[in-house]
Order: sequence, then C-alpha cells, then structure tokens
Amino acid sequence: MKELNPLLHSQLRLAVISILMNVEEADFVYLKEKTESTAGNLSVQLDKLSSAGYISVEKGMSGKRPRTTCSITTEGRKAFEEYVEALKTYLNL
Amino acid sequence: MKELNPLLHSQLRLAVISILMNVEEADFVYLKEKTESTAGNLSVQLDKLSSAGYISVEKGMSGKRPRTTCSITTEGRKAFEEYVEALKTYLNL
DNA sequence: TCGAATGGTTTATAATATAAACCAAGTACA
DNA sequence: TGTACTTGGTTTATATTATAAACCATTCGA
Repeated sequence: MKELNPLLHSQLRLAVISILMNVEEADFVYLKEKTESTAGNLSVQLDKLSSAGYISVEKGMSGKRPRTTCSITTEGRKAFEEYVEALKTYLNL
Repeated sequence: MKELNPLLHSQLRLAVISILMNVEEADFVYLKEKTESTAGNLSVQLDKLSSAGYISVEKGMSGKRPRTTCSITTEGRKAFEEYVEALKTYLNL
C-alpha cells in the first residue's frame, strides 16, 4: 500500500493546504477561523509546512497591525496531489 | 470544516479498515503482510479498532497454530463511510 | 493611563505511533 | 532428547506529534 505523506496526513495541516489549494493566498486570521484551530497550534503547523517548502509565509503589516499571509508553493501543490492519489487507494475512490 | 475521525485518520488503522471493507475477513498474518507493518504495531492498532467496535477479532486455531481473524462491523463500516465523506471535503473530490 | 483586544510565538504537556523486547508453542535436526 | 529456530502474537518502552497554555509586543478604547 502506498505511503501517506505524514506531513500532510494531519487534520490541521491538511485543512490548511486544502484551503490554500483553492485560493491565491490566505492570512493567519482567516486560516485560524476557517480551521477553527487555536493560534498556537496553527502557528506550529504553518512552520512545519513552511519548513518543508509546501507553503510560503510572508510576514508583513496591514496598516499598523501585523499580518501573516500564506500561499501554497508548486512543491506543496505537487505533494498534495500525490497525497490525494495515495489516499484514493485506501478509500476505494 | 468537518472533523476527521482520529481513530481512522491513522495510516495503519485506515489501511486495515480499507482492506476489511473489501473482504469478508482477514487474518493477522495477511494484514501484516499487506500493510507491511510490524506485528507489534499491528497488534496495538487492531486492539484500538476492536475496542472502538469497528472490527471484531476472533482468536482461534488453525491446526496447531494460533490464528487471529478480523472482520469489519456494521459500526466500522459506517465510521469508514463517514470518514470518507469528511475527507472528500478536504480533497476537492 | 490602564485594561482589553489583536496577532501572533514559545514552551510544556498530553496523546499517538512505532519498535524493541518478550513469550508460548511448534518444528527441524543432530 | 535437547537445543536452536520459526511462527504468531502481546506487552512495554521510547520517539514523534499534536495541542493547549502561557507568554509577548503592539494597538485600541474609555
């Protein structure tokens, strides 16, 4: 049976990647709301995805407030697609 | 976003359930080979699935050798189907 | 000006997955 | 007959992961 990329096989990281697949970019607050995660957990998981090169994280400013914006990379897109293919073999799809 | 049943969101347990969905029953040795897992790991994960009521585990004898046979329960089937539905919302299927 | 809200990060803890060590029974064979 | 190996597991220790709690800097509102 095919291996399931453990970096993607995690509910929160998968949710983040899934969102980023459908959107040009998304900021920290948006991801936090959409995934209903705590800020701490999200922060850690974004770091992991970023370290793996699956997403790029830009820390900027929106007016006077900090703003962290994320987008998926080509590598991330590829990893996600491979993950989906592997999963299908488990799900009988 | 929908929750992904954590009991099923584990590579090995998902593999086991996936196999059992397509087969009347399967024994320990077969599952071990198909999933390429270690006996220890498989034993633990079968216990978890069994405790949750997702599979039934029969310990019998095949000639003079012990033989553990597993099959999926109605509850397990239902849980798997719900898991698949939830996952689809992540995978854009 | 001081208390609360915003937007995070760091760190401690709980939960999980995995492998290593172990065990009982059977088998092979010198 | 005894002893070394295989089979079919289970139990337990450890490494990894996920998650939450605590924290920090800045800004906003009364």
